Amino acid sequence: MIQVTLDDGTVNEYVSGITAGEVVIDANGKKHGCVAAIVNGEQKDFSTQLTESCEVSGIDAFSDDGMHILRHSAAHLLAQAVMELYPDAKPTIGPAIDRGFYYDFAMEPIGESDLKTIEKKMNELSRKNLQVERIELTDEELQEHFVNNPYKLEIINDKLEDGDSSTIYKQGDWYDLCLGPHVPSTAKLMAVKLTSVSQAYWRGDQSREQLVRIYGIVEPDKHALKQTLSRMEEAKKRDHRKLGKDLQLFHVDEEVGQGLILWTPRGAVVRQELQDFISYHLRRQGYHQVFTPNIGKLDLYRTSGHFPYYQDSQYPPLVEKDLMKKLSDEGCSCGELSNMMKAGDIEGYLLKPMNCPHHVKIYSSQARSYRDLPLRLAEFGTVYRWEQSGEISGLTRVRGFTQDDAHLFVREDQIAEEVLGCIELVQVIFETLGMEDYRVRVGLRDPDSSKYVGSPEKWDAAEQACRDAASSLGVNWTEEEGEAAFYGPKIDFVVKDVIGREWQLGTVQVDYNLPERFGLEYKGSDGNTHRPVMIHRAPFGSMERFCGVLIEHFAGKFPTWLSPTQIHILTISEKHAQYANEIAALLKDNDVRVEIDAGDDTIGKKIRTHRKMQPAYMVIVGEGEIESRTVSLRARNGDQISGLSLDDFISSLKQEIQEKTSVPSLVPAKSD
RNA sequence: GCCAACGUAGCAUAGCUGGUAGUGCGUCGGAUUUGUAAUCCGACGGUCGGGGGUUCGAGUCCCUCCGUUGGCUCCA
Repeated sequence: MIQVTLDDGTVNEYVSGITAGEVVIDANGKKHGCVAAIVNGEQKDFSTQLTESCEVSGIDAFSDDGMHILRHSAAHLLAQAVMELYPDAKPTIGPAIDRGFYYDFAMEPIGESDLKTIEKKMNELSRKNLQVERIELTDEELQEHFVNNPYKLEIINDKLEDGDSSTIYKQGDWYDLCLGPHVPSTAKLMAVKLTSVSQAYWRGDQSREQLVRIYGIVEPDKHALKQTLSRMEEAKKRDHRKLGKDLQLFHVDEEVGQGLILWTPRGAVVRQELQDFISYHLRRQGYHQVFTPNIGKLDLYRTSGHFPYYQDSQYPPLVEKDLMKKLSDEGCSCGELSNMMKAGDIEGYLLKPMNCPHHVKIYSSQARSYRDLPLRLAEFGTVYRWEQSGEISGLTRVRGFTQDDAHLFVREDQIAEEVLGCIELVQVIFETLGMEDYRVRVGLRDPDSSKYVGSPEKWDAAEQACRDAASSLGVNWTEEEGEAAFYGPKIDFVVKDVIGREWQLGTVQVDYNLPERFGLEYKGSDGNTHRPVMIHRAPFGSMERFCGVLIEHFAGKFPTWLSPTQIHILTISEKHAQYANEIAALLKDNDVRVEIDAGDDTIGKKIRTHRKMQPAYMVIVGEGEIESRTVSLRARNGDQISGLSLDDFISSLKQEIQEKTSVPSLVPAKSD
């Protein structure tokens, strides 16, 4: 007999050899909803035999660990189904991922339409209730089992070196190399859905074989699957690319260029309001606004190191036309031209890929003393980067974007405080926008790497400054080794939007490198010359990206202060146009963005039409309103109040805009 | 950049195995003058992403380029 301690603390006696699964059933009943067990802190299959006294608890399918196991097992089921349908395919790897699972196969390309067939097969295999068996093999046996699959053999060979145990999991006739644990039976995998098919490289290496990757999601039951699918639908409705079109916020035109955003009037309002808001806080924090041009000489970027290092992701340099003609007359080839540029033999201009060199030059345009520091130079600077064509998407990955950029030139003893200031700015803006769920990642150097510039002491101090800043704010933060830039540690901001998706926005980076490269100096209080440290910060990344995130966060229903049009005035009939115009004029005088519809549609039709543009409020006026000099106000959710006096309306609206209330609230919620 | 799928009027879509384009919304015109999620009638609008090919004939098949989407890789 053995003693088994359950997770509620009770101790039961069982015969030796009982399985973990049997214990879980005994403890939680048959409908336990678990997919595996934890034995003495380790995840184990239900089939694991217990021969010594131990602690056992079940892993609930809905828990993080449970979902991981479920996903991993679903990947196996997917592979089994694919192998039945495409016997020539060779399975490679199939892990669980955050939102589901995938499996990579070496096989002829398939299309989305094939997914349904595979899914059907998976359902069929699931219904067969195949037991999932764990089998331990010797290394030789393992090699034999996968003799026809070079990918698995490669993994096995790597594994053997690591000395991992050699196990396979078998369900029906099919088996796969895996450490487990897995669900006890394919019956646990009845709620699966294949979502997409795409391509991946073997081991993520572009130079190696292309594989077919099939993605899917799985849930513990059909109900949960339905919920997840509807959440995905919701996310799709919020897609800023779709809303950007529907709400006429921005446009990308093939003839202008991929990834180059045209901000249309309504979107420009959102961007401008946001920029004004950020600028206001920058001024309060002692930043100085600067403007710099969109291009700079190549040599500038040679000095900064960016031109040679990031050459592949820059627009090609501009060469002066006389020089170009001369080189062309001499029969200079493109390759030669490129080499001469690299070597610095000819000069040209670069569309600026970042703002720092220009700001550095503003710093060094004057002699600086310690009294000048910190010097904070801010610019909404537009930069251009040659992103890979396949990466470009909506507002989040573009080739021209405007950073909410600033560079702080500081003394070493000021680093901590200035980093803190950067984070405070982010905090106030996130709070105003109702994005209070965010976290901070502190990127530290990899202690085993030698790629970093600057002395270890400076690094220690800078890293500590970043940690201190992060921890002083009471937000979640994590440290990540090896995530620092080569010139200094950094802090990244990651926000969670209202439907739980995370977005990486901007960063704060401490930089010892650039001041060195440009030979920046200041005169210290000791009379000696010192080198400043730079802090790069673009806490929201880019205006494009940030607006994109906001569009999705608000699902296009912007707070009143950000709404492209704040008020739409609708008349009951054309007879009321004059009153509508009067109100509009009044609102415009008060700096409110307003639109009028005094056309001959019915009021129902007008509401329907204008709803699509998501104004913060609709104002409806007819005979009654004209007589009493009031308005009827309609919120986005359909709630309404009538008889609101013009004065009250305008003053409370102004207040809401001024306070940047994150949810329009002039119309009280219906109380019934 | 790589792989797959896709690309029909401003938007959303129909068009099976090839026989020279439909529909809804929007727009415009007319009628209507309306009280909180679609009033009626009519008209305009497409060389079916660009170019090339196969064919008597291509939106539909093939090639190529451009773009979009989903991934991979990359991201100062």
